[in-house]
Amino acid sequence: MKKTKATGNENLHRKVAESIGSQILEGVYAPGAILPNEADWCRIYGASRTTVREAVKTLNAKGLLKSRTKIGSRVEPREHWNILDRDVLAWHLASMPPTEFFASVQQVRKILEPEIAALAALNHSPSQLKVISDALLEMQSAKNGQESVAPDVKFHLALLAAANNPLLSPFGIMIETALTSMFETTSTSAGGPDIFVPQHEVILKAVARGNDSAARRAMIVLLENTDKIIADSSAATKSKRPHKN
Amino acid sequence: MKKTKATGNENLHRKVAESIGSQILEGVYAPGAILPNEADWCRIYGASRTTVREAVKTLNAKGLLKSRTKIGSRVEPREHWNILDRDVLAWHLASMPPTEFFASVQQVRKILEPEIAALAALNHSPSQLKVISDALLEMQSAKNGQESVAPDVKFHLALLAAANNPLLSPFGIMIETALTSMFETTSTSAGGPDIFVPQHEVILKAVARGNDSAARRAMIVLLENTDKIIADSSAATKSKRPHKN
DNA sequence: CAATGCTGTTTTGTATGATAAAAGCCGGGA
DNA sequence: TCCCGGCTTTTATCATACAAAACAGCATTG
Repeated sequence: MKKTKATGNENLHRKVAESIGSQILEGVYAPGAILPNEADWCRIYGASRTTVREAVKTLNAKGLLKSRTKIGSRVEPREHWNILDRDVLAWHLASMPPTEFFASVQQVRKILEPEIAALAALNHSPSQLKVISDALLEMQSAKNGQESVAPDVKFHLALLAAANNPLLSPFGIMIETALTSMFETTSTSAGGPDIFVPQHEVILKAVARGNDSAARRAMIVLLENTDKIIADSSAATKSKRPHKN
Repeated sequence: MKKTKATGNENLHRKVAESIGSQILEGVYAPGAILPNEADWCRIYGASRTTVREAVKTLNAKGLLKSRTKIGSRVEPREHWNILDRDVLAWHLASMPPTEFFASVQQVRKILEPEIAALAALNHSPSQLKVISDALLEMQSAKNGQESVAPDVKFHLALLAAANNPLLSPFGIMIETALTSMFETTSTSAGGPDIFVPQHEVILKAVARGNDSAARRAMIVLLENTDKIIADSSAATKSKRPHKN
């Protein structure tokens, strides 16, 4: 029973960073605003200055803040935020209505993923292709929506990896976050495995035979279907899921 | 009190982070490898543990590392790296032949920027449009290539802002880094202002009148021209610019 | 012999307190 | 009025100490 840690399994400086970061994403501290100084944060969280400073350094590294001597830490303009960072994206998602978030994500996905599928068709290595088809197999053998989320994410990430452009990889986090969280809010909605598993199959086949335009087209179909699911679910849960603040 | 470091105008922990980060991007420490521990870094850089730890936290925040008690700090797989972070991107650029970097960038730009131009045509606000046209004016009045880089960057960033999708903003850093560094390696090449200024004008006009498909097409033309400039310059400087390591 | 549990060691995590340096603020003097 | 130097606030850096996690290896026991 030595596991009596009240605070949980995460580092303290991580939690402080998460708390401050969330507040910034929520708009408690707007861009340009000066944050409380280190001593204040120490009092607020009951943590040492060392810990607070590491948290602040973390937020600096993610582009949310800029600390300067005598001035303090100032919130950077939004364009500087590393929004595709895993943590920042999570805070962002938590700070806005999911439907709005999904709209932004889908807009980006519809731009990128068809081209990613096309690139994957042209550039994939055999082992990368195998990861994609493995993901599809797992998706097919999933018994319910819950189980199919992980393979679904894996499929899209594998496709991204097969595109072989390192500059695109940050989008993996976006896809992962979006698909996972999308499922949580649309789990009971229509358009289940019967529809989207075959659509993934079409993509895989096109990629496998190196047909980029077919891969692109198949991905567009899948994304339009996703749009529809989101629209249905958003209509269904309307005014039933107020934004928790 | 050998406190007389003060080696420059930048923070010490920043420099340490930069040094370690560069080494990771160069492959000195491959994904999965365990880094020297904090005490070692202290000796290497002659810095205190506090400073080293802040640097390591920074790299953690950028997704390059993951630190765990007793294990040490392990380099994360490339997919986790925050490659669109300003610093990481700079280290990445410094660690590879520029032509290879430009190829990756152009591939992404050709996917995204036409759609960004289209979105900008549909979603821009009056003030956002003004920033774009201001950038164009500055570009027109630039006397040489050197002077035209900043307005060029500004033009593309303003377009990105006018697209009004926060999830796309990380690409601003990529565009900025690419255009700036591209100029440095292609400054004397052909296809100067006489060609690309009018091409930017066409984009602006299409955006201004909300014609998304025209904006998209104009951007495609511009990017193809950029491709050509890169190809010329890369042929010209072939084997004259070995990769500095 | 094998499984289990304890103890030691290594490495990061956190706390404390002290000093340094940057940069805005403000008062004094020419 | 303007400029200069000290005052003050805030981050930056240092040094030291102890806590906690997790692996390694030994001992203990069935």
